[in-house]
Amino acid sequence: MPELPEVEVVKESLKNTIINLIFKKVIINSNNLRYKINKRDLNKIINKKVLSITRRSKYLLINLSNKMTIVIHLGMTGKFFLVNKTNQIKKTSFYYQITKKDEKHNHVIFLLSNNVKLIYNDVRKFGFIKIILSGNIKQNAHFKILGPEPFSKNFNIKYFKNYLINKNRTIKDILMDQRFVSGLGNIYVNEVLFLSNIKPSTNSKKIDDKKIKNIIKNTKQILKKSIKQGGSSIKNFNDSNGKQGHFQQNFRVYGKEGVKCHKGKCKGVIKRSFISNRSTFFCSRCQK
DNA sequence: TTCTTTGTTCCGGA
DNA sequence: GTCCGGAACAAAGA
Repeated sequence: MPELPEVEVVKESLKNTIINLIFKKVIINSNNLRYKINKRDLNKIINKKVLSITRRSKYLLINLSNKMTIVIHLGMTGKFFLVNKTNQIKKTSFYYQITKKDEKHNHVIFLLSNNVKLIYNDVRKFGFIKIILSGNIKQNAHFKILGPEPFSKNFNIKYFKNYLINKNRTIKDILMDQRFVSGLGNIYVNEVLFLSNIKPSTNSKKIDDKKIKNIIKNTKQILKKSIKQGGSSIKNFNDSNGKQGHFQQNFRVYGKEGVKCHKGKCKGVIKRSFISNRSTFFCSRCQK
């Protein structure tokens, strides 16, 4: 669920709150996330300072003063809570209230030098936390296969066109492939193809230069817009201050099966199908 | 009980 | 060897 915009929003909120703080203690409540956390590695972060927080694709990177990096992937439902000593977070209407139900899924708790707790919460436990040497990130198995970031200048028409040579897959499958472009998931790919008037099942061989140009433009635009609105809060996505995003209000097709398409004068209806075993939403009229 | 959700990996067939 | 599509896997809620 958290795709590039959501990870970017979490990164920014953590930047504002934990940079220059020191990890004092780590408590593991359950150690069966996607990968088991190596406790010896976890000890290495104790008394180390947070220098910077960055993002690559859907990975969050917390870079520490001892040249180690905490790599976090949020999986489907991973999120961070930042709470003070008394386990309370701000009680304004804009802030999310941690409930008893949430507490059940607080898997890893990082105690910071200002007595604030950084809590990793993950209902489905598909996320993971790994500690690696900062210098090894590029060679790391998770990172070395990643294609360009959608915002980078390397994600351009020439690259796109070249990648499609000899490919015989649906355009949706290609866009979701992290080796091609990194950071997009099912939700944003559905939205990008809708904006681009392209049917998700179109074979990538039939994607001409004009369509490529359109996809690139719409990808950058939609991601940017979502980041600006705090990401999409479906399935309870929040940033680390518990703030919700609002981009889900801009979904035009995702989760909208049976809803009328409002693009221009199109009076089509949003349909749902499966591509690569994923829910796929599109307007059967204006997406050709 | 079954279905749904996601990113990633694996496997069989072409 | 490579490409592609489908299945499997993780866990939990509805």
